[in-house]
Amino acid sequence: MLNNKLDRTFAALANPARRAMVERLVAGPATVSELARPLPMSVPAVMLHLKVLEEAGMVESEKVGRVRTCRLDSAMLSQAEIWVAEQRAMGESNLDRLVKYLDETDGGQ
Amino acid sequence: MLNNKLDRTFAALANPARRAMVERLVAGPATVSELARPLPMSVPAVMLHLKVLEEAGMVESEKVGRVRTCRLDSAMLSQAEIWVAEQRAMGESNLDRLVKYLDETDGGQ
DNA sequence: TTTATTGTTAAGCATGTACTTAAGTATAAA
DNA sequence: TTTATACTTAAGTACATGCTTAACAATAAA
Repeated sequence: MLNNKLDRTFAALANPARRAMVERLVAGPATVSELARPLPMSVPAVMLHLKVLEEAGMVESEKVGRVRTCRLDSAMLSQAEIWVAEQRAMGESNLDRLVKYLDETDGGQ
Repeated sequence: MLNNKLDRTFAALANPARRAMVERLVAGPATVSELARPLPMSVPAVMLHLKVLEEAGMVESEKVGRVRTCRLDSAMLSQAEIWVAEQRAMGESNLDRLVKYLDETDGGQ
């Protein structure tokens, strides 16, 4: 499982701790401890979440001295957004056509 | 885990079989066998994926006779789209500000 | 009324996820 | 040079996910 890039991206977003980390990182880079501080879990647990985000290509990090600084890469976020937007748009336009058809043919009355 | 609605939505989308089912359903309703036919797995496995999509509120289904017909509900897809779009937009505007700042201050040169 | 179709349930198995605590390493501050 | 900080690794636990096959139920077609 999780071969596909979209698999990894959506799986990464399917967790509230990881979404919180993304929500923090959209405001700018942060260290591991800054990411961990608001989260109700240990630092090693945050490291695992960070690894998931990095493997999904959504976050990059670099260690300088003893501090690892993480920053968002929004490219995969864009890919996910495009996929969802396309499906939603097609689903809704299909529904619109159905509603219009029912209106025109007095369907269901 | 998976308390949050977004958790379930993103988790549902994190699987290629389930995304394929959604991609089929945006074109209109389909039966369980129609959803299963193109997928490289057994019908019981497809039923499990269908259950995940239903529990995420993305698909509704109704059984008439021996046939269960499934249709997409795009509301949760919209919720997911909004979250992703917001984060991506904020991430990019933040990056834009950084680039602009570096340009103006001759940063990094 | 036999038979085929459509779906459902149950049991089992392998792997992945989401943490924990404990014990390290490397760096920087006192 | 001792000590605190920031992260990392390892080991272990509990539960969830993604399938499988086999057996079954309900309905429709022959």
